[in-house]
Amino acid sequence: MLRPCRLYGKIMYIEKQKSKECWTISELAGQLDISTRTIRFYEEKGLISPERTPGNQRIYTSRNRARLKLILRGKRFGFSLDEISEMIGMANADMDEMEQIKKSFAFASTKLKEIKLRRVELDLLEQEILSTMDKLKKRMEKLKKQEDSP
Amino acid sequence: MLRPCRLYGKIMYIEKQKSKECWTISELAGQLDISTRTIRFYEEKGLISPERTPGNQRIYTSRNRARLKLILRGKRFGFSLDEISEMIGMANADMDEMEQIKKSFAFASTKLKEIKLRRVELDLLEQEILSTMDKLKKRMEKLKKQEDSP
DNA sequence: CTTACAGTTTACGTAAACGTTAGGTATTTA
DNA sequence: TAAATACCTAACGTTTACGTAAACTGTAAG
Repeated sequence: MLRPCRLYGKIMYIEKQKSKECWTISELAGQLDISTRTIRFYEEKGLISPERTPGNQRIYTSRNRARLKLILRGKRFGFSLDEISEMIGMANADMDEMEQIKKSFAFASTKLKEIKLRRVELDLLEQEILSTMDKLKKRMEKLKKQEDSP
Repeated sequence: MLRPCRLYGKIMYIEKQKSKECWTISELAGQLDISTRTIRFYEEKGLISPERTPGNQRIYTSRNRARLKLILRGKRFGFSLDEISEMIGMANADMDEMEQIKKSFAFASTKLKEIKLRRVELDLLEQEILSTMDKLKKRMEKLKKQEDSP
């Protein structure tokens, strides 16, 4: 049931399947270009829960890493950590499972609608930037002409 | 050169072209579903600069409104107000115009690249949510079966 | 004209999302 | 085994993006 995973030169034992690779907190932080404090903070908020070594240090599996990536993705779209927490289905404990699932389901489908709107907005934003660039270009050409033949 | 625009029952005079319609701060806040404080805050940061009535009250034209919408759109994609300020080309004063334009142009094109990445990420996020919904659905069906024939 | 409501500035308050520092423990390396 | 890192918790600090309250002014309605 347990498989080895090298860490700090020793062999650690964690759950099967997750055992291909694991990382320390600073390794992961380096990979994802965030601070270790950020990762610990997400753990405080209940967004991730990595295993620990016998010496109490955090070990992150590829599953943990995937979840972190998902969180960062959410953030890049302006979702708050609380929202992301709900999206992952972390929230609403103390409910019977059926109710919990229904609520998560409803939440997910409103988020899907939001995502469709975001697509449209992303297009608008792109057009906005393109038109700004166009104006800049024209202004630049005008300035160059003035320079060449004053 | 000046055209009338009704506001507070009186006729105000503001620049041509912008004169189709104008709103007070609370009207605009209502339309965009944000607080008046938020609008004033964006003005403090230099993101918008509405005209004033002779009595010093702010009047917003459709151009102002469009800019506000753009700001809110940027926010929804997780851009900070400072970034948005740059995107609008509000920043980098105290530079000669040519340099200013070049900088804005460069900034805009990096943002365009970012937008392309965002599209991919948006798709990933959608897939993630869809797969979560799928899991929820399956779990729900399993629970229902147990309920029907225990 | 006055009453009531909206708008103005100024300034302090606050929640979210971390940064930073202190004091202590684990792990790695010389 | 000692010294140098890396990690841990706990707590306070900081920045961003506003909220809120005070004290005053402009505008609309009776």
